[in-house]
Amino acid sequence: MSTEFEEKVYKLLRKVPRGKITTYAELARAVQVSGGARAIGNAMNKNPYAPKVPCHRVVKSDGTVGGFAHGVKKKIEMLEKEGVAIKNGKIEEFEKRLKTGII
DNA sequence: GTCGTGACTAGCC
DNA sequence: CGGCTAGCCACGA
Repeated sequence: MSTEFEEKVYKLLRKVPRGKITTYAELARAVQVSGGARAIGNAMNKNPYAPKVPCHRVVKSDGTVGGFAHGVKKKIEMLEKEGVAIKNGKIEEFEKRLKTGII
């Protein structure tokens, strides 16, 4: 158990289906902390719900993969495995795969 | 109670 | 396209 804030983030993130992705900004908005995208990253970095929370499905608002605790490379591999194409560290059809409505 | 850090964002050059 | 700056939030020391 962590803070409510993190709990909220993980809960929302679990709503993201396989093959889709979301952004830090979008999650920040979901938890009602506009501009707190960094806080989201912090929560992901801790990620106490490692296998339960698909933290690799969270990308930056510009379509780049962003970062990953186990290495960006791993993140990309996971996403590609789920059907998300990535080109040069960027999500292909980013807006199309973006999962909205988690709010 | 204050400071520093980070898987971010948007704007400017 | 690439790099830099300033602003934002939550957490730990």
